[in-house]
Amino acid sequence: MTQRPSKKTTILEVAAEHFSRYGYDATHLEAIAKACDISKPAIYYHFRDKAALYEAVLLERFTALAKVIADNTKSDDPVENLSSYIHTFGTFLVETPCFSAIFAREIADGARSMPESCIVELSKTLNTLASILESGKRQGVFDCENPFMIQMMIVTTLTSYSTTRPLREKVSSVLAEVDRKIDPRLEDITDNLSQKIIKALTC
Amino acid sequence: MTQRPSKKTTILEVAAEHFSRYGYDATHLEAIAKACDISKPAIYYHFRDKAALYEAVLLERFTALAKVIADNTKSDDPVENLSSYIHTFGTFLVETPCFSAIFAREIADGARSMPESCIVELSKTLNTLASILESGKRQGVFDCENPFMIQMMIVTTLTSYSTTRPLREKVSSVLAEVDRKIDPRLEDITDNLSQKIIKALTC
DNA sequence: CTATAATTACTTACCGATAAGTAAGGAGAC
DNA sequence: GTCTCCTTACTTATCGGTAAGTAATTATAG
Repeated sequence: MTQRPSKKTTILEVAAEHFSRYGYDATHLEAIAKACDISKPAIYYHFRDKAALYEAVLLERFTALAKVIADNTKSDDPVENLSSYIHTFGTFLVETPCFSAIFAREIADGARSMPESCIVELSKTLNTLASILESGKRQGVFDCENPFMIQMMIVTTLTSYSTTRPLREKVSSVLAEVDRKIDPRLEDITDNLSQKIIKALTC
Repeated sequence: MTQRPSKKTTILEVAAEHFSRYGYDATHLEAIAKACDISKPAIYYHFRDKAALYEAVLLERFTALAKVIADNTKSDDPVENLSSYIHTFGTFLVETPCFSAIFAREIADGARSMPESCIVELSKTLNTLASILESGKRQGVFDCENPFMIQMMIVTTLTSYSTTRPLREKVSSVLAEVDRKIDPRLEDITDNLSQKIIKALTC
């Protein structure tokens, strides 16, 4: 028997959709409440304020991300680990659709208002990547790289590809010349990106 | 004799700073007015409303970007053109500091509220890149690529690197292990990215 | 076993701050 | 005088947050 999700879980899920779609400021608690079929103060029963709700949504996802990344990069081969890092991230985005836009918005914002707890989780994933690059360098397969830059290449290419679906449609309707070929899925872009980055990094 | 900029120009410049730093919703016209040392309705004299001011800021920059990109990719060599495309974009970001965050925020938003006029300018730059890749394919130096994906790799890596300065500081203070090497300048990242993308694309 | 107390999980009704936008008028250039 | 470019003073809507109350469940005392 499948248990019905608790109200708190529902709020978190719906809030993620709204923060993803509209951003922090344009997300209205009243709208979340309506979508959950509860009253606005019911949200305040479960969460101290809007910022706390946002932090809960964020932390849940960053924690899960750090975990799957750590779990899937345990090989001894740096190239395999790097490939797995990228694929794991791509898969996470596919399975956690709201995360792309939330993350992309945070990056655009310089993560100025990102809670410390999330910074810690994010640092873990960066640390994982830095270790992979470092071991690759020791084994002579990679040159010395700036982990943050590589992280940005991976993370922003995939999150942005995920958020720009509406943009791609608009652009391709403007560009009649450019053939409107079928829009690749994020999974395919992930695989493509993985190959490109490995080609670019291996010496 | 250097002419003092008009009030309208000042508003546009200050507005760009605010939209860049705070995003559309958290940008307050009262704050812009104060920074310009004028009253809020003075803004309404020059611009119909907040959305029109934002559109003016956006269009100014997207138009300038499309122009410099077009002007600097006129070689016959696709590799040279691609390198120049990336370097021109990087230089534009350095010289137009507010643009990175504004662009990154729009991408995170899926450019849902981006005015048609800006979509057109943005499409031009994408078209330029598509032509470069196409001519490279014809000349047998590039494989068949998805222009939008390559565009995302270039644009988001550089804009995000530019916006994430505060994040990089926070992260490196969390990660005591990872050596806190000097933070590369955007110019260096641009050059690095150009080399990587060319290596990844040339067959 | 039941009466009562306490806790959980909400509701309705409201407040106050804020920020977009407007009405009306004034100073100075030509 | 009138046009441009602005000011002060205001209206209005929205939205985060709160106060106060309530139904349903659970724990506890006698």
